[in-house]
Amino acid sequence: MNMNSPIDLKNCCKPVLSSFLKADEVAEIAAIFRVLGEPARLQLLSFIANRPQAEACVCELIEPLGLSQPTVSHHLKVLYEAGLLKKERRGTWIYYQFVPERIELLQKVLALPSVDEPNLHLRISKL
Amino acid sequence: MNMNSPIDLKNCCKPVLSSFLKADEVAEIAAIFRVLGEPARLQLLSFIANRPQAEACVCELIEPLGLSQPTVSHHLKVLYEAGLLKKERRGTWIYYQFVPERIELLQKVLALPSVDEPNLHLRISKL
DNA sequence: TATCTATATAGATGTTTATCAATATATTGC
DNA sequence: GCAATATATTGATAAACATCTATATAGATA
Repeated sequence: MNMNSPIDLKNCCKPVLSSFLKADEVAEIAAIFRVLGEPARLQLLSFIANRPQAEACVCELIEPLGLSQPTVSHHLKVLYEAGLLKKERRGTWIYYQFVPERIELLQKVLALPSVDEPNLHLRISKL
Repeated sequence: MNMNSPIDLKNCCKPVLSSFLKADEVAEIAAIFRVLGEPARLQLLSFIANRPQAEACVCELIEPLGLSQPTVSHHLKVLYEAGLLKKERRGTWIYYQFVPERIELLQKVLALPSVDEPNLHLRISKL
C-alpha cells in the first residue's frame, strides 16, 4: 500500500495551473497534498520546522501532539515517505528533520500563470 | 457534515513553518490541503484554470475527467466550499471559475522561514 | 545476557470519503 | 403546462485511513 521510498522527484511535478495535467501527472502532486491534508501531520511539520536545527526526536512530539506514540510514529512515517522529513538514528533516539525542498516544489507547482505566459487568461491577469 | 460557506478567510492562515501552530490553527489549513489531495479535484482545477477566462461549465468537465456527472458535481462542490472555485449560472449552464486568491494564501502558508527571522534554523539557512 | 527505553509494526475498529445509479431540481423553449 | 437538458442531491457501497492497544524490534547499559 505505502511505498517504502519517497515519491520520485524526477518528472515531478509540473505546475498545476499552467497546463491541463493528465491523471497520472496530478496523482503524484495530489499525494503530497494529501499528506499535508491531515492536521496532525501539519502540526508535526510545524513543530519540527521550528525546533533548533529543524529537527526533533519522536519522544518530543508525542506530548505536544496529544496523540499516542504509535499514531505519531505512523504520521512521521507518512511524512517521511512523502519526502517531507528525513530521519537519522542517534543512539536510542531517532531524529526527524524537516526537508524544505519538498515545500519549495509545492510552491512551484502552485505557481499562478504569469502575465507573460501564452495561456494567460483575462481573469488571472487582473491580479 | 460539509459547510455551505467557504472556509473563513479571517484569522486564516498563519505560516505553518514559522511558528508552532496549535491544533485549531492547522485544522483550517489542512482542510484546504485535503481538498487538493484528491487527484480528480486537482485535475479539475488544472483544467478550469487553463480554460479561457479560467472558467468552465460542468458539461465540459465530465468527459476529460472520465468520471460520472454526479461525481464531478461532488468534487466541484468541495472545491467551491474550499473557496478554490466560484460559480455562476448562465442560462441552463453553471460555470465554475478558478479563484487564485486561495492559491496565493497557500503559498504564504508554505513560506519557508527567511534568514532574517529570529527562529531561523541552521539547516534552513543553507538554502 | 538481562533489562530498560525508544521507536516501529500488527491488528482491530470506527469514520470518512470517492464513486455510482437513481432521482430531484432548475432552466429553456415549445 | 410539457418536454428536454443541465446540474445537484440522495442513498448505497466499498475502499482508505486515523486511531488505539498490544506487541515487536533495536540500541544502551548494567
